[in-house]
Amino acid sequence: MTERKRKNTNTRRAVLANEIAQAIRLRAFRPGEWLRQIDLEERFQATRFDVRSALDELAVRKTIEHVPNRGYRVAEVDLKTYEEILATRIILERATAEGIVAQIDDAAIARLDALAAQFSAAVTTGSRTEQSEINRAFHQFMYSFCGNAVLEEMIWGLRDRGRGSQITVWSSHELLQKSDREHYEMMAALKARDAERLATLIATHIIKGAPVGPAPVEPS
Amino acid sequence: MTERKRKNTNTRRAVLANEIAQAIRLRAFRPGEWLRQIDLEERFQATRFDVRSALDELAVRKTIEHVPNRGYRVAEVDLKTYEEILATRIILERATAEGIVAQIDDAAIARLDALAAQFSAAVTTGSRTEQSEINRAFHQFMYSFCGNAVLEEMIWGLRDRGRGSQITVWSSHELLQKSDREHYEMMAALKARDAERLATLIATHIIKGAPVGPAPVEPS
DNA sequence: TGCAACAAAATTGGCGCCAATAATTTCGCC
DNA sequence: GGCGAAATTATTGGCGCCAATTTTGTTGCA
Repeated sequence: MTERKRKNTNTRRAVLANEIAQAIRLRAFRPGEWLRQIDLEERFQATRFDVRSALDELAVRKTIEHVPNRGYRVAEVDLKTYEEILATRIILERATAEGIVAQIDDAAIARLDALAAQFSAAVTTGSRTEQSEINRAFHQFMYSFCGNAVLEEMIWGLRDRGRGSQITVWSSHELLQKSDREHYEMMAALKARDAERLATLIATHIIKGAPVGPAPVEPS
Repeated sequence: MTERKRKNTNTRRAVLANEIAQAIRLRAFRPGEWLRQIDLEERFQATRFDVRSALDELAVRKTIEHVPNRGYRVAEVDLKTYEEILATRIILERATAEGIVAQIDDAAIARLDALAAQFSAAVTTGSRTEQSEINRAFHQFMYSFCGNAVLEEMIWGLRDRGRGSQITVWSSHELLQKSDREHYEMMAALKARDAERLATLIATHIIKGAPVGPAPVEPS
């Protein structure tokens, strides 16, 4: 090809933003905690300017909150918003089922089985963050077959936002085990090419560790 | 109250970002067009720094695209992405139906009737941008009763992104009239408290002016 | 001892300068 | 006259400084 379209979205800023976002995901910074620019400079070996840009980006993404003259802090999600996020996640993640069932191949199913097994192992062995990351990998890989990149973006944006809530996911070991079991149920639905069932499982899976009632808006 | 929680997200930057976003919506800048910082400084009477910040914010929101050392330009949405945006919009906007029907009151219905009438008038009289803004107002007001602010945010983010496509909405006068009629059908469903029908109408309404086939992922 | 006012230290944030890069024009050569 | 290279111009973008603001610490007074 004579000309290649440049899709260069990555400056140092975007990279740093993702690093900070990951740190927040891994609970290195807890909801409500202030992110001091000087600390971030050292921690990530970046200039002050880059730190500020990255923080701005995360503020736009609603991962963190910006308070003028006070700084940036990890967003605290109130209960109402948390329920809305969950409700919206259910709407979106349910909608991936059809595409996934239609497009997934055997190799991918095998890989998903492996990830499910990895999660099972982490349930007893691993740390909370390990469990979380493996769980994320499972869903990320599964959703990547839905055939709609925009939909995926949206889902992961919402999932990140939900981290800011006080609600503890997998608040008990039983709920963790329940999540584990549900992964296998999803695999069964997937192998049976049952999109309807997969959608239902995804919906119940999302409400897993959250001890709150159903959400104001639900899919048809 | 002793302490008021500050939710001050608005610096000049955010304001400017919205102004630029609106200008893009109104087609003052067309998809693919470069946004030169110097021009924006003058046009909006802002400092160079604020312009850059605002552009960065819009880039994160995917309203515009950033190419290092070249600048910022209005995002061009390719056909595949456009279809994905449409598909995702259908998923999300359909999901508002239930909440709207449950929560809307007579006063709001009257106001919506008025907006629908305004649109009818604009179909023959108004300019393309007027039609577009009234249409936006109609849907924005309707969706505001869905009871899920997160869901709303998501919808309007997607709608803005869709502007970057080459696809002309309301490519013919007939399609414009069709949209007009559909507004009244929605009102009828709303008055009959028929959420299911409203959802269906919303879905078909979205695929209005787009001469492309259905999307890869559809709601159940 | 508790509280309020004041002072000192720490932190954020606006902004302008200039180097780096790309676009455009000019000039020289074939 | 056409083509390519070098010079000129235009535009972007990194970064550090310092003022504005907030927080912390201290002192004095009831």
